[in-house]
Amino acid sequence: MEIAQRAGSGRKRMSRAEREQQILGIAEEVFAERGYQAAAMDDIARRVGLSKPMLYEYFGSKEGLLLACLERAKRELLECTSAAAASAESPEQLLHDGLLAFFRFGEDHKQSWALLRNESAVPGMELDTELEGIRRQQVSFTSDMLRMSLPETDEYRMEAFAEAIIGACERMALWRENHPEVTPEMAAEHLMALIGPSLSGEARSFSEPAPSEQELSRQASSTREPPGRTTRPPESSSHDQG
Amino acid sequence: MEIAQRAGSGRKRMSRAEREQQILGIAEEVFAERGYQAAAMDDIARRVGLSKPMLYEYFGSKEGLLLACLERAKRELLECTSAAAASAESPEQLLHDGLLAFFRFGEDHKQSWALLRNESAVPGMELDTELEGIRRQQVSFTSDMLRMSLPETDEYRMEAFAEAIIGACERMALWRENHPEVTPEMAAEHLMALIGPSLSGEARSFSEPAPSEQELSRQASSTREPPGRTTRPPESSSHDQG
DNA sequence: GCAGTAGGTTACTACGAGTAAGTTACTTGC
DNA sequence: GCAAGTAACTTACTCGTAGTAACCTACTGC
Repeated sequence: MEIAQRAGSGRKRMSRAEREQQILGIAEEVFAERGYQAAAMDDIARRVGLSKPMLYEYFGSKEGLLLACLERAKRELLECTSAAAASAESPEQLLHDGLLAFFRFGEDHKQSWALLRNESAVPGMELDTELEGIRRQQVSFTSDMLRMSLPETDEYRMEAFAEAIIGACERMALWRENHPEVTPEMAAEHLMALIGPSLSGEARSFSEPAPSEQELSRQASSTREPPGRTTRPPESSSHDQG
Repeated sequence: MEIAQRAGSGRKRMSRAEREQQILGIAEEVFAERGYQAAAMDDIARRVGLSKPMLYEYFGSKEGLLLACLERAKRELLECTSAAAASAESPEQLLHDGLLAFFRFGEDHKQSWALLRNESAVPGMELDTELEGIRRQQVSFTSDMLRMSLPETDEYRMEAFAEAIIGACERMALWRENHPEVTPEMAAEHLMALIGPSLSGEARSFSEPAPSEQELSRQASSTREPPGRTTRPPESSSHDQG
């Protein structure tokens, strides 16, 4: 019955750090393949070859375990996208490379992507916060790119663009899963075709930008956060993959 | 203890159709305010003033109940968007009105929107199918619009555009929830500013429309003509604030 | 070899989805 | 009016899973 109990009772008792990594790996697997809800802690424990209370010892709760998995996936995603963008030479190229990296991420990190993709609407406030944090990471990343393309554009519009682009990315990544013949390159190209034109000088609007709109933005800007949270370099920290 | 047992035993025993509607209304409420997972069938039953097995009698399962709620919300959304689009006079206007209607939907049908927004990634294959169906509804709706703006565009690209736009819409609708000062009109305008230029005759690509995808990403030289040659001198926004 | 403790287990509780079998009140035929 | 029939409804369960209490064990240093 024991799964990870290979060759007698030899394989037991690891150090905390070791176990943590092992559990994370297996949990990622289980969450990715069965989904958060359907994944049972008992099942994860069994696959690890450990008893359930240990999972709680290490991660506090089911949500905590998922959270730890997501943290890893999030770091990977950020690394991929910022690495890709690092070598770009023009703002358009930058955006394109970022998009491309995003679409490639889904193929190169299937498991992490499955996590980010499927567990994006799990209940739990902390989880919501984390997921939203991941999106904000992508949004601010995108904002940074946009700021280069559209230096004179109103901050509000820039943020709106960034949000819209992230949303478009997510949706297209999902769409691609039903169309395997659409390569990451093609997806990125499509998206660039859609948003590129508006980033090349012509960012105003399809109609004239209503003056009342900008005024409204400024009037109600009390709740806005200062734009200092953005430009951080890619955190090239140690990559502890178990 | 009984909540809906007003004035003795008078208020009991309704016809199937009546109860169904009553249950649907309350379930929508509960799902919207607590989320699918956190919503307990016992709770819904209690609020209806009925015992749990009746819910199963009427809707088969928790998922079935949510499904019925979503069906309603979906119909509402389609009605709103298509009604809005009906009065448009140009393709751009059509798209704009559709977007606007979408953003307004979130305000005018808070409960339905909360359902569609939050329950979009619940497990369960049938649910997934339904949710995907709702999106496909929006996608095909958008495709139809695009077909008018971009009659010569490749079908694949059109679909990609539609998916991207739907994704952008969803994300921006979420974003708007943290920025109440952004009106539906402003949201629609931002989005039009982002995607409008590419719909105005210039739909090819930000690079040349290359046959092979590897080269696309390379030659990022944008040989584009300024957009705006299409059929829309002024923008007489005849929509007022909802 | 014995104390201390990190690492681990068994055996529970709590709670919520779903169900079997029984009960009540309204309708219909006489 | 009153039995029979049935649609609406209830009580009282089963079962699965998140989370926990309390106890056990093998390795450490001395």
